[in-house]
Amino acid sequence: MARVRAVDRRLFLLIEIAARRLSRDADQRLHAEAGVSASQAAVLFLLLRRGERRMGAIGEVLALGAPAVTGLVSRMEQAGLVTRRRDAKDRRGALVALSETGRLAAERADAVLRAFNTELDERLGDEAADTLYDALTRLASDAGDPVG
Amino acid sequence: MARVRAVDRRLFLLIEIAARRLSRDADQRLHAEAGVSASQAAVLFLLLRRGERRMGAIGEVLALGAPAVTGLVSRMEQAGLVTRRRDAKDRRGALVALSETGRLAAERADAVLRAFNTELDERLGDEAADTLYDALTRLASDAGDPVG
DNA sequence: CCCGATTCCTTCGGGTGTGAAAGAGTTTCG
DNA sequence: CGAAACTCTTTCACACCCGAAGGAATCGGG
Repeated sequence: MARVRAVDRRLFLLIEIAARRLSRDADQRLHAEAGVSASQAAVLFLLLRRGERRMGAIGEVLALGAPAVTGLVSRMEQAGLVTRRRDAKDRRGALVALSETGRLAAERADAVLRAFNTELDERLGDEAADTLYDALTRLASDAGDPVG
Repeated sequence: MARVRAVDRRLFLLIEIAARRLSRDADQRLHAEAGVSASQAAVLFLLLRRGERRMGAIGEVLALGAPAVTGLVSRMEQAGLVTRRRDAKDRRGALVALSETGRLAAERADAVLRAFNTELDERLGDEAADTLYDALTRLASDAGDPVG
């Protein structure tokens, strides 16, 4: 059994610990059943739902800095999950798109995380899950600005 | 304004995004005002409250694997924040203790995170903060096992 | 038109995490 | 007692994140 009391009311540290535990679990399942990491899955979902995106847009949605996106997309490109090409309209930008391999991986990953999410909902209960979802959404939005 | 809708009801991805934003913010403040990282601050708090601890115990509380603890403590030792010595009673173990420098850094870091936590509470509201705290505590406990 | 400011991405150096395997110490049991 | 099993930490190779700095393309004012 894990002891969390040590960090007491430090909400921020608690979030980190919870995120670490969940990440490790989700990462293992994703690797086993979809062959991708959790970070890669997040990019796959974004591209699956919204289509081709620029590096900066990916970083904005996932709260990642530019260097993180560059590295993540590079590894995914090397794994054949996505393609990267220059934006013809603005040649500074790079457009990232799902490959066919990537689309299949995205669907497998979606099934894995859907199941994982259901487990979490059951562990927490509907009401707590909803509150948690709302609170995290607010925290995941830019600090200072209300969500709007 | 950040867009979070893309990851929709994937609670796990949402937690990662929220944790990343908060970490970045907290990390900057901690570096500026206490000269330590968020991970290091977590270790400092643990040692401040509970005293000397073994590597494994640190990992258990913070949900870190053994290699992560080794690296973290090594950097902290090099920075003069903690001391590491063999456990005389069981010479496999290593005991980590706060140095005087570490104790001062821990107190400064505590002030920083206390203020940060107050901001979060205000942003969320008391009720939501309590629910969030409870839910995260359950998630931060080992999966499967109830918190007890 | 052109030079400076801006935007977008990448590179670089370094902290932080993982799983797998190795090394050292303790315990267990035949 | 001694070999096997177990526990604790470290090392290794790698993924992933950051801030700072650099390079290429675009934009904007003179």
